Amino acid sequence: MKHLTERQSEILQFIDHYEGTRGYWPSIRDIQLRFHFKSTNAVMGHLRALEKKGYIGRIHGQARTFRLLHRVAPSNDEKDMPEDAIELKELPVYGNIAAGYPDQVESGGEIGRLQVDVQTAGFSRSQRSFALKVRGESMIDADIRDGDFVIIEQREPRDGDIVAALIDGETTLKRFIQKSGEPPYLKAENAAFPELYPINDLSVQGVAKAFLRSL
Amino acid sequence: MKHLTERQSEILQFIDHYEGTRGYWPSIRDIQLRFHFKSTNAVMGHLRALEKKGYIGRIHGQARTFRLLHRVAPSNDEKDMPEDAIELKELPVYGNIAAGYPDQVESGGEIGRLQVDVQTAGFSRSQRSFALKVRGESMIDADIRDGDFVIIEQREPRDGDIVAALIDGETTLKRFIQKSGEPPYLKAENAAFPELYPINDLSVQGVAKAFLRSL
DNA sequence: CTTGACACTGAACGCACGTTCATGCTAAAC
DNA sequence: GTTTAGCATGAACGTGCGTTCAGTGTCAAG
Repeated sequence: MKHLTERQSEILQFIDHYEGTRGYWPSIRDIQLRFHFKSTNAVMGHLRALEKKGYIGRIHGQARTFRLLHRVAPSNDEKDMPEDAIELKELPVYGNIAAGYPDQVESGGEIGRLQVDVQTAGFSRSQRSFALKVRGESMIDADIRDGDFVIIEQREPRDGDIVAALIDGETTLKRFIQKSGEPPYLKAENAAFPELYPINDLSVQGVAKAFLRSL
Repeated sequence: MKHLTERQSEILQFIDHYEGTRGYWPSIRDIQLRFHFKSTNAVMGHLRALEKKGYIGRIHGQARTFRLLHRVAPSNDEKDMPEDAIELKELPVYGNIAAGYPDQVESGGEIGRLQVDVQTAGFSRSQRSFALKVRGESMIDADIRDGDFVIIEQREPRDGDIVAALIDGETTLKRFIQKSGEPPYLKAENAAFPELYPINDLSVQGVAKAFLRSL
């Protein structure tokens, strides 16, 4: 693959990140603004280069119609990534969500971005949701392990759901139990730690829909 | 959630699907064209309705900047989907990939579409990849179970990779073993079935990068 | 010294695209 | 009967946005 210049790689990353956080592609003027260019033509030059080198595709003459054709040059902190460490799309990963909800959280809570692999699709963002990196073994009996990513959706829990709850300023994964007529409570899914938590004044941040484990 | 009319639901589905296959959102005239409206204003009406009912969001005045806020009305074949069966984006799921590779496969091989949950993101389509629904317990020792979705990326396997391979016309998941100097072979990850497969003339269709299990 | 990449300014041009105004039809709600 | 939602046509209007033309400057290769 042809090498990108510093600037080109910055532009590419911006495009990717913009779509990753907003859900639609930037316009040329959006890019111009971000880099404080005084002319849109500065952007055009870089886009032409990125296109010629095969990193992006576009529908010419039509607004906000990018395609990322090649893996996005990773911001190489790790130097020796094997030529094929690719995945597909970013979603914000929180190690912890202290006070509130992730949309109110400054990006300090974000410990990285999970990339999920898909063939052809763009994601819709139907629902407020996010990924959470699991620490510890509290859900081991549900087969969720340290290092897995749990995909959380913000909605009201129902009996039997696995939820992300805020306990003592830390977000933890617990099973939500609510038998009819009784007050709900939370329960760790680990035979070694049979803790129970009253549901009072601890906020449930969302319900786990799925988890994803890298191989 | 407010109910959508037939037409509104069609529009919503089109928007979702358009983004799902193209990677960017449709313009109002794109929608107009699809439904053979003679006026763009027909679209506007439906968009206003969808917006008012909370299904979509947009940046007004800016092209192709949709957001799907709520679950997309599922094309209800199953009638009684619980009100909240949401995830986020389609990627093709193959139950089996007979002869070749998924891009050469007619859509008959596609048994559904996996939806993956992401906060805000669109996916890049950096790499040929797809999801495969796991049948059977052949990878149980790697903790991959019947019903899980494995995300496959098309690339050359290396020693220790879990690969999707074509054996007897069926795609199966196996561990790829290649010790230096020796010919490579495949191995099931289930103590009960310690089968070995020679790598000769059976095609490896891709390497498993991750798996996803719905909760 | 020239050539050619790379990076950028500045000013237009013109279509794509979102938006609005005006109009008309049907069916359900009050 | 009058109103309101839904669905649609038809004709503009205005601007977001991609694109082009022309020109400036640096720096390394030849």
